Amino acid sequence: METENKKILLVEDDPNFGTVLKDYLSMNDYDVTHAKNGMEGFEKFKKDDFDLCILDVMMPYKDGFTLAKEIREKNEDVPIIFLTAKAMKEDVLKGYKVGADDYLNKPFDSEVLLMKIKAIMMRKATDSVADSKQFEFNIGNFFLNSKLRFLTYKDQEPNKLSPKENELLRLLALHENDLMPRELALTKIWRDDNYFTSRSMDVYIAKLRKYLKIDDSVEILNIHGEGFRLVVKKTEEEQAKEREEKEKAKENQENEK
Amino acid sequence: METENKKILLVEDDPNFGTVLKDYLSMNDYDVTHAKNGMEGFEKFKKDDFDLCILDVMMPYKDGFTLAKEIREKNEDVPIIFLTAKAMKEDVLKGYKVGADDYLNKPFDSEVLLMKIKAIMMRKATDSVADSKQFEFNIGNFFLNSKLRFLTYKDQEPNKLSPKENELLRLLALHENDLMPRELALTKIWRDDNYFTSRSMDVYIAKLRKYLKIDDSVEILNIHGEGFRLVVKKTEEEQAKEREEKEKAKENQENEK
DNA sequence: TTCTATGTTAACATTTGGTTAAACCAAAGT
DNA sequence: ACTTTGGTTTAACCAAATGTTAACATAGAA
Repeated sequence: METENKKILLVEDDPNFGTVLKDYLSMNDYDVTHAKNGMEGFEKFKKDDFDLCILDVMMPYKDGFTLAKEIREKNEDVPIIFLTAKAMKEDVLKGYKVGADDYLNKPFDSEVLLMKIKAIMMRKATDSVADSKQFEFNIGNFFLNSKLRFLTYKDQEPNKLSPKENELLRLLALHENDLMPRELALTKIWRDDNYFTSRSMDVYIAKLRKYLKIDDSVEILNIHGEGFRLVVKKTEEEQAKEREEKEKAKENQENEK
Repeated sequence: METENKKILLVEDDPNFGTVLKDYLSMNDYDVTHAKNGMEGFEKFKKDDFDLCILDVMMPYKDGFTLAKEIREKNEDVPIIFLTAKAMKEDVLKGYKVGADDYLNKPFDSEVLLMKIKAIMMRKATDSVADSKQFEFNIGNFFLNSKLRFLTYKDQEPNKLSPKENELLRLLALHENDLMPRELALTKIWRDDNYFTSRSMDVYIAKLRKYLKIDDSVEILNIHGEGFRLVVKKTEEEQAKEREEKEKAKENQENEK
């Protein structure tokens, strides 16, 4: 019996590599739509519902990042994997702040791609809410890479996180400044909500607080009986910038009238 | 234009089934050589270059597993598909520790076989474009030539690497600064993922660390339960360059607005 | 106050990884 | 056939990482 295959949008301008990759993915039971450039990619994206987008970054006319931004405007949740040049590193990607679920350096290993796709689909499947994406977070002066499981403070040595620490902090970051319900973490991370898992979670909250202690602008607050809240106090700079943007928005609004 | 057909070695003792299968594959544009037993199979294998072997497991005199082992000794890479009895389960197969790319329970659906063949061929194809092409790596102050299997540090004498050392370091280098999942190395290099191969891999990680020890800027980190990460600390120079790029990226972003 | 939720620490069990040396094995040489 | 050699696996032992639980302290709500 045929259960619906997952649909993948592949945007890759190199026709050779593109078709090989398409065939390979098809072979592995994905429904692949291949677009040869950013424009076409966006058109096809609008016409269908995809479970995943694989975008080449280096493309003429419209590069992968720009395309991704457009896609994001239409759809907050589709996972996006970037195919990047070897040289391009995390830091550059970070600069673009597009919600990437993952990225692969070309040339890459086809099995690795499969593994990543599987991992992403899996995450989607188990995440009841659409919150999966992103494994990189800026939290005040901290930087969390939840794929490689480390937490960096300014330029200090990265701090390794255990799987549970990592998942918990990630969940908190995903809800930055907002309530992260106890129950959510318990069902997602501990997959069970009972007295003991709840106590275990408290232990991990304590551990995270210890890590975050060095930065006064970041803390985890408890909301009695509800859950926790990762609050990030803004720096003077950011507050100023925000005021500015608000001003700009107001002006725009008035001009439109 | 006719590109060479793929050559398949089919070893199957049942003459009826064997010829039917051979014909079926021939119809689908494969060049099939049919051997009626293990002995003959090995002879034919030595005389030609095959893209794929399909071996029946149950054969008199020399069973498929034994034949596979011999084939492996001659050729590390030919994909092998086993035709097994229905009863035989993965566990049994694993017991034999032959690197099988796939296996099919008899009786099977011929279309499924075709799919599997295609998938395997494709994997080989993309692997060779994507990663087998890359044989040379700069890793900090080291230089790895993974075709000739040597590792050089600065101007010192090159260090010979064993096949396993080489493959493992190559996989790590291919994922420089990123996670190289345990599972990936085990399936790719050891062709099997179990307790012992996993321990063996750890031994090789230790060996590699010993080689890399002379350079402080290079190390292999473990990500508990996930895999390893070859990190190359950047020089001052490179860090400066990167900061620059980050600035540029930020500016671009702002200009776009 | 009194009850319950949370904070914190430490003990413990379990799993995973690091290291070394010995066993094993196939290929090449004698 | 015997030995040497290089490569790999296995075993054993230890160390590190992880997660759970208990115990006790404190804070919040009623």
